[in-house]
Amino acid sequence: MTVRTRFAPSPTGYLHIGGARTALYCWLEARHRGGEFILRIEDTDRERSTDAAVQAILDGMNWLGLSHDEGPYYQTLRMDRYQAVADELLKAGKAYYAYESKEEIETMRAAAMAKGEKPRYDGRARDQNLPYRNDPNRVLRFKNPTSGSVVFDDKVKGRIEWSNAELDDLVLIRSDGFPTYNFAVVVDDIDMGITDVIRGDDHVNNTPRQVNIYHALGAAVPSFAHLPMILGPDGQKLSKRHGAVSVMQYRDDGFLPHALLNYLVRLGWSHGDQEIFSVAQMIELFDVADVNKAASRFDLEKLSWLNQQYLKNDDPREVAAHFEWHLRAQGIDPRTGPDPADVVVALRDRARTLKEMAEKAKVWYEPLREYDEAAVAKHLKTATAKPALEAARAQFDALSEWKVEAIHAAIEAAAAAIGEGMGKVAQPLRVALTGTQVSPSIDQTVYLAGRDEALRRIDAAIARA
RNA sequence: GCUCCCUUCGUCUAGCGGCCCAGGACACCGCCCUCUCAAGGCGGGAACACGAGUUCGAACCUCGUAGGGAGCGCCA
Repeated sequence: MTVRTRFAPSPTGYLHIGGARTALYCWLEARHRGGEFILRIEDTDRERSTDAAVQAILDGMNWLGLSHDEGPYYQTLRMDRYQAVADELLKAGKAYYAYESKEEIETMRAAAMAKGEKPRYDGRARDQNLPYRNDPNRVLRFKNPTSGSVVFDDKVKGRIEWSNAELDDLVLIRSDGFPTYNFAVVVDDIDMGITDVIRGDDHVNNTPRQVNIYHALGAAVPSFAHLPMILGPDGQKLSKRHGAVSVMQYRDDGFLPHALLNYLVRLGWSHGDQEIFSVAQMIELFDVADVNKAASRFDLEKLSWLNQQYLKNDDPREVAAHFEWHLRAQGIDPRTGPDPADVVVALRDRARTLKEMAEKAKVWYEPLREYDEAAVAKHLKTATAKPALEAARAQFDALSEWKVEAIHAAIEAAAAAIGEGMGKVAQPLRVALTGTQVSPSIDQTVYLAGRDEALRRIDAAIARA
């Protein structure tokens, strides 16, 4: 039987970090085992579901490259099917109508609590075989087994046993005719042939009741894997207060999609001491059974480090495509300056994100307007600054080709000409070219400016020296 | 309240009874390299929640305790 996994978000907001990791693990498990990955939108909560959220989830998955093989399926389009299965259960005597009001149920719960038990429905209509009637309180409830226990082997949590005495007769069909979550997932997972249910561990508590429904329907129970949560840096539940929660926010903040993927795959899973995984390696090595049991915290520092690793090791041309996106996002036209791929090479050791890179790259795409006063005082107002700049200018002007190596040699020649070390030429030049004391290596800094602009900036600096 | 789950350096983790007075990575500190800043190299500090068992031997097995989390809806 071919493996089929699914990611089933409810469209009530953007794709967040936790959801993205769940989707990644489902996707990897399917790819690793040569199976299929299905996307299903659980939109039965009509109050909170929006089309915008559906689009946001699709966008997030698309950016991460988590392609689905089937779907998206929408639960709201499957209402007839849930009703049909419910009727089946009713006919088989495995479900029944109940008509208690919210107040009555509330009273039952309070009574159970008072006895030191869980708040739940007491099953009073269970054996009454009440007929269908048009009543605003009408719900269809599941006849949960009253004795014995439910057992399932969770691929990450291990064997979990649950006494049926702890479970009550859950609602299958609400009074508004919509199925409840626990019923709809089971019907969907059966219909869609899902073999491996991989989801957040906030669902472990639902699993025993779902297993009972599988049994009542005579369907094969899939294997389950419940993933631990991702916590914020402070160990608290991830929320908007912790900054970026939406996956797309990470794109805006300058992260590469596969850096995020790499970070996410290592959060709760590992393969020996390996830290860097290409997507192909993830697919080859991932096994959901190796996922850790405990929750983990999100650490932006490590994500940033990983991002820089990819910035440094990926093909500059590929990084440049993402880099240009960020240049534009910051209002810079890439055509007004050097080749973005060259800029990537110059800045990838100095920036952890593409956003940071784009900010640092502005000097080459916009005219130099300001000088840092401290930089001017320290490196331009010296006895050697002017001769150094003049010597460098002469060398640059005479260069037959404008290349980093040639520029490097020219600067060395200029230093030799005035009898000083590299530093005495490099620093004034750096201030001349960027207005600051910090930039990539001086030859690259000069190169990226282009000869005409470099000479212009040097002339302006000489005038100030 | 009840049920279920979890617990190795600050963080992510390796470890699946002897290879561990616990390894790697991020972060941090120091040194080296150096035209600035980085990157890189080398080195350093830093953890098995606690208590009982089982065993010749426990981070690994069992049971408690403590702490944390999830759920107990006609929400998903």
